[in-house]
Amino acid sequence: MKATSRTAEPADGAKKSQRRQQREGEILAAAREVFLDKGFERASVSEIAARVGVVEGLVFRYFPTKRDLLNEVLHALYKPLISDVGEGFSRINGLRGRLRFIIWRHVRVYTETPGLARLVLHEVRTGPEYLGSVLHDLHVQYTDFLRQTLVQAVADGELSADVEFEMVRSMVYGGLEHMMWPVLYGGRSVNVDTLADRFSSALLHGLQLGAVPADGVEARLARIEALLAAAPAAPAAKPRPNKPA
Amino acid sequence: MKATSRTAEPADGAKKSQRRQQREGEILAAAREVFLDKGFERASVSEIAARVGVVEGLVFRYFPTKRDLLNEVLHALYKPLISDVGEGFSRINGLRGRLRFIIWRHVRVYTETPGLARLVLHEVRTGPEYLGSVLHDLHVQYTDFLRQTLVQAVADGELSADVEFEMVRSMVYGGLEHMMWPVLYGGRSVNVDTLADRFSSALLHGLQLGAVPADGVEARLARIEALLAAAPAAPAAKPRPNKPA
Amino acid sequence: MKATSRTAEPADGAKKSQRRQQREGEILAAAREVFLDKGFERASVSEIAARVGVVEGLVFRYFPTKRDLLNEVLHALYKPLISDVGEGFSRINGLRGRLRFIIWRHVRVYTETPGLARLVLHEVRTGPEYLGSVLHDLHVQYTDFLRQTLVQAVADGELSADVEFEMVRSMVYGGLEHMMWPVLYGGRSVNVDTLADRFSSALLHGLQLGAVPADGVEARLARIEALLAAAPAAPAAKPRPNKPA
Amino acid sequence: MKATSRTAEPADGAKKSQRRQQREGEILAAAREVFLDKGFERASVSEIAARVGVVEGLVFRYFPTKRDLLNEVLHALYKPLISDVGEGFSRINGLRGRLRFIIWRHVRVYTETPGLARLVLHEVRTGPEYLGSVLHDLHVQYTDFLRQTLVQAVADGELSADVEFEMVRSMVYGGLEHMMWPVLYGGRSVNVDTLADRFSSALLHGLQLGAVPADGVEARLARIEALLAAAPAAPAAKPRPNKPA
DNA sequence: TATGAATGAGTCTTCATTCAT
DNA sequence: AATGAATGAAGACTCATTCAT
Repeated sequence: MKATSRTAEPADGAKKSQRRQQREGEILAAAREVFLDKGFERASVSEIAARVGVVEGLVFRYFPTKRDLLNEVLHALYKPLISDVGEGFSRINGLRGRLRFIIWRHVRVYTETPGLARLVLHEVRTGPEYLGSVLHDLHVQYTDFLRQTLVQAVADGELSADVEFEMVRSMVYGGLEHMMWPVLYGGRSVNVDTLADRFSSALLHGLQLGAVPADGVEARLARIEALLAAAPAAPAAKPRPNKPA
Repeated sequence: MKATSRTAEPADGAKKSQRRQQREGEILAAAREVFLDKGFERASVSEIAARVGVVEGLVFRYFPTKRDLLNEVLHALYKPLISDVGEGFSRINGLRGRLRFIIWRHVRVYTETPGLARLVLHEVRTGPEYLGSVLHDLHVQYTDFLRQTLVQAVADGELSADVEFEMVRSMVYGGLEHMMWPVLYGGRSVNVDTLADRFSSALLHGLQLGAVPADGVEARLARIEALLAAAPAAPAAKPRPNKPA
Repeated sequence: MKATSRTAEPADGAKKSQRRQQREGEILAAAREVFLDKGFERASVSEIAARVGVVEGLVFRYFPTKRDLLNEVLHALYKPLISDVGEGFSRINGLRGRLRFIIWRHVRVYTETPGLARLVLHEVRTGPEYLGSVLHDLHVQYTDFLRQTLVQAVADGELSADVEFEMVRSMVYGGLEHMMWPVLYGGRSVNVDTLADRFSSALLHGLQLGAVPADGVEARLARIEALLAAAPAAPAAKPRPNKPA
Repeated sequence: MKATSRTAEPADGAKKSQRRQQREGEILAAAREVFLDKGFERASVSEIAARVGVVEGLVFRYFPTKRDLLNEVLHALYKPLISDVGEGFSRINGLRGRLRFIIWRHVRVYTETPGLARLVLHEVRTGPEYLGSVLHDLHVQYTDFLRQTLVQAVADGELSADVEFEMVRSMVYGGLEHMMWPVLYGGRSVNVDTLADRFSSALLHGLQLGAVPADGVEARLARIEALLAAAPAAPAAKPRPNKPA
């Protein structure tokens, strides 16, 4: 373990004078505003600097590149988001609850920081350098909770093993993204809870959730048919258990 | 060739001189290439003009603004697409077939003209002026076939009446968009048919296709149970073995 | 063949409107001044533009790059120089005369356009891209007259065949450069004719000019020794042929 | 000489504190590396400071200006070079040997510290303030050994009195500089010894080395002729015709 | 209808140097 | 003696758009 003393300043942050740290924060804050407002390309370093009240060049003393600045901004936005989702993930159990939570939390991103969504969706993931970048890593971390949710649901028998994770992920994040377009670009607003309910419900039904996976059914059928074939007559059959919606 | 009139000369002020129309077409064609290749911001009017072989200024005589030029380009791209989907829609009947076709055709857009997808998804729909614009109208037309498909399926009893169109639309277009990301920006390629199959199948199961999940299975069960009900006596059936996780 | 008419303007120059050509000339002239005055790095495009009285961007419409502009400037300076030396070279015959002329002409470059010398010597030949560039070609053309001079002198028997061209070239151009340093950077002036005389004379003596090349001496020795070995008494030795100079 | 005492410690306010001197050395060393690597303009103070491990501002406490720093660096490079050449000069006697040594040592500068050559030739001597500067003095000291060599050779009768020092100096240093271009900027390499041999030899023949071109040949001739003169029947040998200067 | 020269505000980035602490 | 934050001017290059001809 590398941490020698816990009480002292962390090895990394110790170097940054208070002043520097403050400026860094100011620049980061200004950059966040501008980036979220205008996107990457249309944002200009000069505007960011002006917002902080410093000269343009100083920004480059803190962040060597406009792109680096963007990365830091996104990093700072992603981190609490990830830990937030992670916290909810470990608090909640069960496929239904977790799915609903992930969706609900994601929708909140759109409503609370629509700029972040715009930025990530349309300027960051666009570059050819995105795959393999730090941001990509963060995004993977963010979406990984969905994967874990599915995996565990399969393990718990809540879900059939042949569920295709990639497709579900696309349906969740792509579908939500699409649903949030009017929010992002049309100034529309949504009811987060309602939307999360409807969306997760719709999704679950698509996941063949329930006690009736295809192979189980076939097995039952086979058994029953075999039984029937053997037995001359059958008494009252219980009503077939419908899946709970 | 410099010759101004080929057959008739529409005087001067009439509609569009033949010459003008031709030029317009040339510029549009060049603009399409450049826009699809580089996107909106990184495309430059000078390159478009150079491709046509005219000077920059002339482009602005035909299209008052770079953005206007883009709009025309997209218009010209959308139109055949829409009529193509429309044609398939009227040729095919039934929820399953139509859905599969719409998805399949949409995936083909991504694989055949990825530039169009990039452009529409990340540079056009981004502007605040998008909603209510001509482009938006076109997009609505394009996706309306999905709505019609669902409506008719409901009318035909193929689909429960409480299906939420917006949600399905988002899952289709948003989900596909998300799935195609690696194609657009990662250089990956996909098998169009396989993807269309898997996606539409996954979607259908999520649509609560009546009460009949795996086709025919429930029907078989019902039949069997009816059979059993008719039969005199049946021995104890072991509780169904739950699926192996 | 692409040339349709010969009487019309030359294919290349025809495209440039009179106005454009004039501007190009103005920019080139301003650039020459600034480059010769400050060198490449310390020259700024904005100053060149200001001298012409246009905006900075316009310069880039004429010359895509600062470096391109420099190249054109040097090209324009080199061309008359080369043809001038070429003219003298074909007018003058004989090693001594040609050498003297080449040196004399070169010294005049330093005295008449010292900026050119500075530029070429210290900013152009410096870049790693110089070798193989157009400028390098021009420079090779320029110095090639010296090579031709030596080659022909060897052919004419004026010069021993083992003269090392590269070394002579370095001594001429490098030596002159060094001698002209006080002119370039110290504001000193020189008498072109005197210097050319002294330098070429010094150089000639270093070229083992004359009728007494080493092998001639060896030949004499050999002859004499053979004579001595053979004859007890030696008759009259023919007078050795003196060199023509 | 500025260093007065080494042993004593001049308290605090006196000369330079030990600490200060050490720092100065560190900065100089770092500056040398950077300057030799990148040249003057492209070197940045921040890089130098970073190499030392101090902040930029501190460099300016020791050297008021980037240019001053360069001067000190060159000073430190020249001094050992000069004493090295001086040592060789006093060890070796005779025109031929000394010339060869000076040339050989100079070529080694190009091959061993090409950065120094680039720096001096193309960034230092370029400025208008060069002549009369400290660096110029150093350079004069460096090249003065060549002058002394010639002077003494004249005094010793090895060389005709009308040799022009400036011209020889230019031919040596300018010629070598020119020959070393491919080494400095083309990545070529040379054999130091061979080049020194060839160059000094070529130079000597240009220096009218008395009447004795190829060594020993004339001596052999003289001996033979004397022999012949002693022989029984030998006709009158004309005195050998000296080469016309 | 077309030319094409010209604009002017903009882009990110670099760096020697200063100064309060 | 040293820090390190801040400056300010400059750097090359881009581009949508205008306008006189």
